[in-house]
Amino acid sequence: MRTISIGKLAKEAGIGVETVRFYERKGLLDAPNRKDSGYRQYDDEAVQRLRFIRRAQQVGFTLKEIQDLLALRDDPDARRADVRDRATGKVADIDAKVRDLLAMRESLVRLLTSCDGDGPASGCPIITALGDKNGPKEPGEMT
Amino acid sequence: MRTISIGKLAKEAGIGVETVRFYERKGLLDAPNRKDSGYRQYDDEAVQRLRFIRRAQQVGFTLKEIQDLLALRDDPDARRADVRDRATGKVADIDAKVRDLLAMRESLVRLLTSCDGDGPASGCPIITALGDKNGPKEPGEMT
DNA sequence: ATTGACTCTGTACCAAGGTACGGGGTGTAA
DNA sequence: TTACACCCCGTACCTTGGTACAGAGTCAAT
Repeated sequence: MRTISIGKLAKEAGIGVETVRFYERKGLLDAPNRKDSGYRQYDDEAVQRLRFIRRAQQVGFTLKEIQDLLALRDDPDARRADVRDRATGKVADIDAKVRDLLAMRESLVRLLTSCDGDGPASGCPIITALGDKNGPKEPGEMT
Repeated sequence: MRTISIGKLAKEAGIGVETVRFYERKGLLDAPNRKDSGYRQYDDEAVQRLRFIRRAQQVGFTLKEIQDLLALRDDPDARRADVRDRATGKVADIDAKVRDLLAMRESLVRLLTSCDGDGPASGCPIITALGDKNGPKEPGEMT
């Protein structure tokens, strides 16, 4: 089995050397064997593990959550339902964030429609609405 | 004109005392007059300003951007079009974030449909897809 | 043998938006 | 006057995911 240096590992995983050491400190990557010189020696497992981390990040998991996922992967007693739960929870997280963002967007668009862009900024409806006691969200609208 | 202490100001604006001082350090809030004792003295202007900051945060502006908005508000040469530009830019930022989140969501849902939840986690399609060389996004699907 | 690229450790730093704390002084009301 | 809440300043700390040194040692090719 080939062994590779941290530099090669980083290159194959598409991340930086410092990041590999950072993941080791964080416990996402096991401390590898060392050569007599103290140089870290990795195998292809480590490449896979780093790729896993990268993919999981891409779908929205935090490093802490990824640590859990890796633990599930490596735990013979863990059930697939556990993995599913993480994924469905993450979908819920994403949905919540999207809802928040869309609410912000709504407010902003409403503000934009109130300002034609002419005149000094000081009297701009956007500015005055933000400074308003009741905020930019048309207050007593639902009474 | 009434003057209020930092504690009253914070309470009226719905934030913490430490946060008020933090905003002052950051340049979002002018350094106020002081009593002989060194105590900060605020007026209602400051309450309005803090409320502005809070509203602007709610619609997604960062503190740095809010600083710019406040500068526009207080600059007699600034045009409403400048304010509009910030708001439309922020809408674009939000749209980009939403797109990213929805792409993640898509990937996750695709993974979820591939796993029925039975069996050990080690062979879970979600896990294996994340560890896959090609990532969780069905690679050669669009050839 | 020497050069240049690589690796080691430990620590500090970045963004963003605060929060907490220590050791002091002040304001006010009973 | 004594108690207690409030305020001062400076600094450190928190989260998340890294990045950037410095100073030393190592590896591989020429």
